[in-house]
Amino acid sequence: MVQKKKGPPHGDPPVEKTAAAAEPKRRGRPRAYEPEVALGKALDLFRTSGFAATSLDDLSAATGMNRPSLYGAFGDKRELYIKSYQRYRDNARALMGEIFRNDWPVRRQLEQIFATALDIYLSGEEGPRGCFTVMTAGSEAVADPDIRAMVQNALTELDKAFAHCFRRAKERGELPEHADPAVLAQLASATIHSIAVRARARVPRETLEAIVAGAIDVMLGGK
Amino acid sequence: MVQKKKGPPHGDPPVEKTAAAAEPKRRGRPRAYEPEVALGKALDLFRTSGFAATSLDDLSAATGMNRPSLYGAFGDKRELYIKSYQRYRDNARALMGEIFRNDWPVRRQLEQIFATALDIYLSGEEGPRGCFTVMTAGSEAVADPDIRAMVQNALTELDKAFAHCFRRAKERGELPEHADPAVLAQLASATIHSIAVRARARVPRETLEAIVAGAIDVMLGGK
DNA sequence: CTTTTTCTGTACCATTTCGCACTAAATTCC
DNA sequence: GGAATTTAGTGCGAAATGGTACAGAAAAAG
Repeated sequence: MVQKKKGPPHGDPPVEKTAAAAEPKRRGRPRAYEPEVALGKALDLFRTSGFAATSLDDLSAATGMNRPSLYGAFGDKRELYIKSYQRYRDNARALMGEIFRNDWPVRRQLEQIFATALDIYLSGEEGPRGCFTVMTAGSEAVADPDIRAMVQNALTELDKAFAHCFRRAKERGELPEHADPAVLAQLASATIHSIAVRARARVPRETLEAIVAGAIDVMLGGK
Repeated sequence: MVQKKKGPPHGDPPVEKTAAAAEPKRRGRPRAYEPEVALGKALDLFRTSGFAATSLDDLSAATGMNRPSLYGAFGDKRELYIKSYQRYRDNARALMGEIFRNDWPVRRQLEQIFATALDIYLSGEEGPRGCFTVMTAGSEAVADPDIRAMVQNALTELDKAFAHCFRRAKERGELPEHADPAVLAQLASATIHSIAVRARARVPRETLEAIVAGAIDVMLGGK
């Protein structure tokens, strides 16, 4: 009856949530793992194999934590999956957001965004892993409302970022008169989705870059 | 030692592979199921839940066949998955191919193609299921070379069909001079991929139709 | 040193999963 | 009718899976 009624701990009793903050003195036995690192490993597994095909044993092996520790730190498998996905999104948002906030000409901005996307999708030691949102989260989205909400959020967030980008470009006269920023944004998103899918099928990077280049040309008003 | 060394039967001892062909007299106990129907049920399950999350028990329940019969008819789980995917592709190819072969103006042809795609992606009693290629097969593509090959094939097949479509349109003068059929084809494919992903996230049909309409406008040369 | 707190790690449980013997049934061929 | 053939259905078994109880180790607090 020592540690009975505690339920799945919600994971942030620590004071700081930023990366390498000075721990303000933990009380009991120190952790043998770093939560941030472990979550990264879990994310890697989920990205390559999806939710159902990733077992707790796999996760345990990859993170170096045994199952009870895993459970204690992140909750059950589904919670761990969701936290992994959140982490993925936070990372992607950080990378993309920085570029979107820059004050560059559209063309360059688009090129950078797509290049970053390719970096994300093509990474992985055992072959490219595509996009978490498009691949594995999309699969779970049908059955799980929470995950579905996150996926919807990810999709619209990207749409909005692109739309903002195109709107500003139009104000600057970088786009033709008849260009509709919202429509162009959805095309840009579609291009993202498409290269995510193709990357997973091991389409080589050069091919994906060619697709991106063509899409940019069309979006910025024909050749 | 009655039926020992037979291995997973490859599934087409019957003579005809077309739908309702007159069976030319089976020899032993008649089947209690129709393979075509059963495969359809299996496809439904795989589409909604993916490979790993669909158990043989689920498949057994849905098809009405017990596991040994399933195994005898289609081989193991992976073979059944692959056969399901083949069937999905055959079906999609039949639906799309008919439209692509028509001799219509591009705009109408594109509208019909995308409408058909939406029908496929949005079908399903318990919510839309998206595209087999994009969703579940894409997930397996990383680990399984055979499935990956099928996915690659599906992707390039769609690209080619769209490219052919745009090439013919250009010859007819339905496209601007500077239009590049190959690039437009990849944009059209990207739009397909995008609505497949969004459909799975339960984006409503009207929104998807709006995306399609916008994409068509851009592809056919601005407004 | 003792208590308290927090984490580790073994071991276990109930369930599910895939696959396959094996027997019983249904049909054709002789 | 009997042999041959093909399927159905029960049921087993070995392995994997998600989850948890529990004892013990490592640290701070008193």
